[in-house]
Amino acid sequence: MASTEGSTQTYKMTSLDSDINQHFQDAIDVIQQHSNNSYYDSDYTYYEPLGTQQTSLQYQISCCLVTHQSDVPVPPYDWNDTAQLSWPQVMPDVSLSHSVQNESPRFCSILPPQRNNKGRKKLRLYEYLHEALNDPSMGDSIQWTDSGSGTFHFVSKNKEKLAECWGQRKGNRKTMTYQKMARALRNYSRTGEIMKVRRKLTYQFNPDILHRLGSAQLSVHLPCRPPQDEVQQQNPAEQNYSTAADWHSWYGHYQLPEDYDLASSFTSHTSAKL
DNA sequence: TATCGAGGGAAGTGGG
DNA sequence: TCCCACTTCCCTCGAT
Repeated sequence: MASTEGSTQTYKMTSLDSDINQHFQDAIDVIQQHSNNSYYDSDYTYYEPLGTQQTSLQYQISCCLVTHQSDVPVPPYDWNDTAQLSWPQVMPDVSLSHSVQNESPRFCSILPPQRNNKGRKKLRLYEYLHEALNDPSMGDSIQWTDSGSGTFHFVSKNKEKLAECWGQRKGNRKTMTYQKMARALRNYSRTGEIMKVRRKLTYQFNPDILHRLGSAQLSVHLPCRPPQDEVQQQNPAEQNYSTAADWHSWYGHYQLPEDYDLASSFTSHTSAKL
């Protein structure tokens, strides 16, 4: 995000209108993220055993407690059971000893891995990114550019931290970097799950994927009975994920050269798969 | 010239 | 054993 990349960085006033809009959107994002944080800090009340610790600490630890470790045996998960189980019961207690967790525990997701309809439980990268995008505490590393169209961007300053957390989440041998994570994202271009937008650090979810992830997230949140604030903070477009029409309309904002008709290629690709 | 981000080939890894 | 979904390494290219 441009506004966090240091005041020394300057932008030419001759840039495209879309760039101006982008910077303006970035500023709004930051404001929204900060306002969201206040809610999240105060509402993670299911960690009462932490007792007298600071609220912010409670939140940081809470993120780690619910972080899934793929090497920890987890019984088949039924989201319907969450009405009876607290989060600490649902998720295994894991060590906080890892260096990345110590350094930036808030980068660990609050969502457990989800199974797709094939029964696999491995977390996909795009699922993780969607989690991160909807986690206010990660707003300084990844943000929605336009949540309705599924466009998001990495924050240049903190993109490596997000990548590190992804690598830790996967239990990789080596430290994940943005470069390596971006390589995986580029592979999504072949499958159409995520496409690169011709903007720095910006990508876009396939509308179908976005819809599926949105639905999955709703099912995750429902047992937790999110307060009305959380529902209201959602952009209406986020609750009614875009279709191909919106996909086109979003790309209409970009004055892309004819050799980059992503909207057409993407929608034709997805329709061909369906 | 250096740095950064992007794009992609190719081989390797680990889980299902 | 095979496939999938990355992961890792490396190289090139364009923009700044």
